Amino acid sequence: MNASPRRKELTRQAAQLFVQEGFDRTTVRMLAQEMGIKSGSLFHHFRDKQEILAAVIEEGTQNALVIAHRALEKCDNSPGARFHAMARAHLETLHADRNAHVVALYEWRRLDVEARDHLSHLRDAYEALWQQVIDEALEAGLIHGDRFLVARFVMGALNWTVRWYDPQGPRTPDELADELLAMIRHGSA
Amino acid sequence: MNASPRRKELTRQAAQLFVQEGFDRTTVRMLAQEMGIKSGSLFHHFRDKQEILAAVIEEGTQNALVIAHRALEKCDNSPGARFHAMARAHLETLHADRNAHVVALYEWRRLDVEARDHLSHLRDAYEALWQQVIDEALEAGLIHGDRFLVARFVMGALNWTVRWYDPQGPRTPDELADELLAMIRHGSA
DNA sequence: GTACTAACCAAGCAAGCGCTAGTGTAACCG
DNA sequence: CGGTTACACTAGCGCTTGCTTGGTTAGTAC
Repeated sequence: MNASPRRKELTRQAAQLFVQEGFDRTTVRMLAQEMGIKSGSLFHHFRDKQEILAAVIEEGTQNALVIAHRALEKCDNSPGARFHAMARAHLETLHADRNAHVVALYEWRRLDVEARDHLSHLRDAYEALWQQVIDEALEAGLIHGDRFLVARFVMGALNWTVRWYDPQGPRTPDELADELLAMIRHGSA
Repeated sequence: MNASPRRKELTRQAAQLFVQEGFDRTTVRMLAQEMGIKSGSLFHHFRDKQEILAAVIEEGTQNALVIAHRALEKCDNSPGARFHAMARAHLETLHADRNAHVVALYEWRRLDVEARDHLSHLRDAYEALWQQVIDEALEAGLIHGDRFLVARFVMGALNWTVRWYDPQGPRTPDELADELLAMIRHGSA
């Protein structure tokens, strides 16, 4: 709804706490303290606690969508390059916007029905982009398998990285994308 | 600790609720009602609410470990067959013991330090089994890549199935394991 | 100066929370 | 028979929760 800069900053801080504590264990008093205001003032910016969660997830998903589109525009037109660009963009977003994505993955079920309905459209758009890239790779013979299953296996492998991937570590998102593609590629298209 | 059959049944019912509502939103009163007793009586079987969570996760992980071992004993000795058996066992456990595993994946962070410490040993044992099977497949040239990354990508792809896989649907765990292996296999060992 | 608004605060309400204390009862053991 | 154990109950304590209310302050508009 509202997109004031103040609200965006508050949303970013909320994401941090949601990751640390989980949504249910994060109290409005904790949120307020992190934001440097009192708990009552919080409800001037958000209707209720759930709306903060929805704002966090919306931010993250929208960013991921934008970054993925941009990556696809910039890269080569070959199916391999496009797959690689998507995987790399996915991992980079997971790094840059980590808090929001962890929240999206772990706290999705805490959203009320309306918010979930609204946000699932965003998520569907993102997954459709992936499905398209994977279809191209399948058609070119770069990878093999059922289009539905391959898409889900790949997204699973990538999303699981939030559990173990350390962006400070020795491996860059680019290298990780290389390895993933190498693992599943059959042809050399 | 205790492993009375009564406690096991209560644990199973708790898992159901934890999946539906999430750990934090499941109150001891809800748990008691589901179990057909009053909330006070619950603390005769479990020291506190956290211990119920730990019991749920322990059950599920222990089962997974047993089933995986059994599957490896029964199958052929080829790396491909062993990989397939592990993947299939993983998916079957996820089906048979779904509640416990969903809880383990989503509510791990709600465990207190001691429980987490105890249970992570169980989980490590399970993951070590996977690492071994994957190492064999790599050595045989069946699949390619970094052993560490391949293991994590594969486990990610499999664990992600709790989000979309419907055991009532047309695909069996066996077929899914086939597809996963087909997707990543290079050689024909 | 007056009017309006965005941002915040102090105080607290009603409800719900995990958990405890003390008691009752039926089943088994010597 | 008395004693112990397993399991359940009633009642409620002390605390925290999300959220509301009514009011204050600073900045901007005309």
